[in-house]
Amino acid sequence: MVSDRLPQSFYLGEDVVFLAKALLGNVLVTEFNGQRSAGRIVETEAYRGPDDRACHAFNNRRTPRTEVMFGPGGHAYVYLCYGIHHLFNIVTGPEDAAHAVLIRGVEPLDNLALMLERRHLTKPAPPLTAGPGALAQALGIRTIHSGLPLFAPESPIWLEDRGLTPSPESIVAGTRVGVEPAGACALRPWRFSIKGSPWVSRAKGAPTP
DNA sequence: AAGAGGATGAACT
DNA sequence: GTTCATCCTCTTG
Repeated sequence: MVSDRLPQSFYLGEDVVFLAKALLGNVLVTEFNGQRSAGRIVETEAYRGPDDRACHAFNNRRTPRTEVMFGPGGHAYVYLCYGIHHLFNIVTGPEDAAHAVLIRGVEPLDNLALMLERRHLTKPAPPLTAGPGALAQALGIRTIHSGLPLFAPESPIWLEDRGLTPSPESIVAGTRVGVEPAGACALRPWRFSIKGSPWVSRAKGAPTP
């Protein structure tokens, strides 16, 4: 079966919280220099530009870095955190909405060997792809990929629906990680994961079931 | 022109 | 549980 790339229309919905849930179970694929690797999305977080203090585009603040979030949905927003980690987000919503979904955890599917090599690890355990910085490194995603259209046929990064979408009752909602200073916004249950998956991040402050 | 700090992860005690 | 690596971006002078 040939899996097609998710079309741009998938990303254009106004409700970024809904889309963060809808992204669970879809497969994130990268192919650089003919080398493909992929993982199933098991953890996401929604960031809503205009009214979310935790979002880089809060209050519709435009900077060169956040400009891509103000474009139409379906583009990559990759940001360097702590000078080390490349965090992969998917821009959602219509133009000027400034919403994005952070991918926080994936279950490795294709080309484990390449992912292990990129992470300098030897066995497929959660440290490989559980956590936003970890999965970006495993899939070879870096800040230079920010702005890529995920729906375009020639893009080296895209999403596929391989029929692995979780049932609604197996989706867990929680508070987001690392957004303490955002005050009341930190209480919003905008972090979503697939219940029981070992590939969900164990970040500080995250619920541990 | 300069400095603080960040949507983290790994290696420590 | 704590510490710290490490660099880009944004704010301030």
